[in-house]
Amino acid sequence: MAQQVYDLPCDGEGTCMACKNKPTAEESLACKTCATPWHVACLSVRPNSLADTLQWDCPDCSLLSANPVPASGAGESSSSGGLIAAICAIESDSSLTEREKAKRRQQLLCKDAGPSDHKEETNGDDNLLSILDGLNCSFCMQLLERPVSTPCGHNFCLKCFTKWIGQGKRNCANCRKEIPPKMARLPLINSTLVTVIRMAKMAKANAAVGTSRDYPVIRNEDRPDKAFSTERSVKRGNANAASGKIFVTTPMDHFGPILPENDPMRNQGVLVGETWENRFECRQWGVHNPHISGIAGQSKHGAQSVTLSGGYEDDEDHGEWFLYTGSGGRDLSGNKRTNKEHSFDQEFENSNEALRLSCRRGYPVRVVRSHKEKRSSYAPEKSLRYDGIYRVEKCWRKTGIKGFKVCRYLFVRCDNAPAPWTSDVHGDRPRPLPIIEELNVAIDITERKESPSWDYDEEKGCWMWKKPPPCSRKRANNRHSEEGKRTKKVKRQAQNKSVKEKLLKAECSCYICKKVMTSPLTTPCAHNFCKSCLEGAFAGQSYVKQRTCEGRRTLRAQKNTMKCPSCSNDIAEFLQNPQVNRELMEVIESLQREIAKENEESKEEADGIHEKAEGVDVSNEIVEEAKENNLKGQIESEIQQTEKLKKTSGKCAQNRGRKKGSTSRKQLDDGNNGVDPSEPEKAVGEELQDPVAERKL
DNA sequence: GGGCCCGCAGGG
DNA sequence: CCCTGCGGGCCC
Repeated sequence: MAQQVYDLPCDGEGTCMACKNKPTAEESLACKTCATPWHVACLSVRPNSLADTLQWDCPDCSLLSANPVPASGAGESSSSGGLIAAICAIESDSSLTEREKAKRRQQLLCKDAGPSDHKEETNGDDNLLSILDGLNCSFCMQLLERPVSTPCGHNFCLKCFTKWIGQGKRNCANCRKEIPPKMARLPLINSTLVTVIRMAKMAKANAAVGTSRDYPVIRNEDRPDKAFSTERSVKRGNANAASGKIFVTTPMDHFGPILPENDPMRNQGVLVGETWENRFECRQWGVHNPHISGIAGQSKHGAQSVTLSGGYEDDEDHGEWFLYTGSGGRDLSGNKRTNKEHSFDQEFENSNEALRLSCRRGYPVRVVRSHKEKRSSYAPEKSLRYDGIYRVEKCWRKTGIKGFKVCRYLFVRCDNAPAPWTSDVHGDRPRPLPIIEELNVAIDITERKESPSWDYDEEKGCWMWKKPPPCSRKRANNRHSEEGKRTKKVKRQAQNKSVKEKLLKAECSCYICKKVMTSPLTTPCAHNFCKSCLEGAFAGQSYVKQRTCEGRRTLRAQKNTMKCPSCSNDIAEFLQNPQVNRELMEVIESLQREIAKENEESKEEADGIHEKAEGVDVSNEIVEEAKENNLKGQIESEIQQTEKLKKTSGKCAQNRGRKKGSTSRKQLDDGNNGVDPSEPEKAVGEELQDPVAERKL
């Protein structure tokens, strides 16, 4: 975050925490504000004069009062002028991205208010931001990282705390209260605190985003012309990109050629032989929508297009006709999106069923060939190429090369324009179907019974719709359309809210009363309870009923014990003088306020949408949507991270929704219960190389 | 060139 | 909300 190196003071014994030496009285300097001794030699900025020495504010205290921009001592007008100048400086810094600029602006504004100043409630997030500032570790002055909480209610980074203990200290660095030996031996991460810090961070990032216009932009017209990396994408470029603008006006489930009337940009439609660099571009011209999947379609509606990319070795390309293989049947565990290996049978379901429906109805199917298809003479040398309209004449299942059943489709070309590889000047004429040998061993053969929707008109001498094309189930240009997104927006809002609420409820609830904690106590075993609940649970009782093991519902009476209701650790000593974890309390409270505020806002917004006429006040909405979408991404990734931390087995499959032990055919087939033995444990291991932390989480 | 990774977008 | 997917970048 900050490049600034933080200085370290002397500890309770007078030893410099930076150099580990014990400075003499002359070598140390006391802060005029907090009276903490500091080793002069280890200070990054030392006082210049004796006068300075007497009026010296330690780095911690001066950090709070003196901010480099704007000049703090200046009058109000010049202060705001300085602020404007500082913002201008940030704006004009070309080395910064929009997001970084937003971050800087946010930092600037937060700092400007200062901790002791009364903050105006101009922005509800201010409160949250200052709370986050209050969650700094007393040692390193940074936001708590892997926080551990002392029974006296103070929080430190695990690293700093361990360092402190390693120096032989056995008292709290904040209040000098004794640290229980058990905690000194094995400090446990306060996972509730981890969660609230994350949530507060999310809100903070959200606030920063609100000041800038950055991706992901929701509406189609706001998307860039090329695929773009979103902020949450770690990899730049097109590896994990989001789609660029859709240039055509056809709905996503449009059948048949892309006509000039659907091409407002060029007014020519998509012509046979047009090429694109990648799948995103192909998608942007409405030819083949999904950016990975080979088949575009819906099982109840039909398939609109396919791509031949050599992904399935059973494919067989003869140009004017080809045999296509359905999707699925492959093991995608271990976070894969594709896989050459077949490991179970394909069925006529989902997109395979969609393609079968297109076969039955005789719908026109757009075909794209990719340079990735190496075994076909008809594939382009590079890029992707639109090869025109085909019809699926038959489909069936057969045993594929790898021994598993695959869905098969006979595609025959039926386009009015000549194929890119032919010297013909005219398009296709109806032709007899090729003889397919494998049909002799095929099962589940489907042939079209009804007359095809797309057929050759002898009179007109061209291919055309003989029956009206299927009604689109999507609106025209629903991909990223404003209309579609508006409803989605409301939905998303509700989702975000419930995610936050759920998180707070799930992570910050008292084990005893099941409600979000008020005045939380953190036990030495790092569990959190309402003060009243925990004290009440043991008040005047000679024995206590409690769950013996988390996850089991058995209640067992245990005599004369004061054990943590969550983990059964002895907390008798802790209960003698339990201290509220104030920092935790404050964050929880501000998060609750935040959620309440959002509830109110979304209520207003929902009312507003009802009343609002089309297209009014869109500008504000763009920002709102960008903001929300961003938050959603953050929440998702945060939740994923939380999940990762919680389940050490979460791995990267989390994102894929593949969980250990969930049954699927592929897993049964390869007999290793779906666990890829080569799958690295990395994500969690790196994050928490500390065995202690890992144990806890 | 193969393996690995993972955000996106859509279907259901 | 979960699941799927004939991508694309990067590393070896």
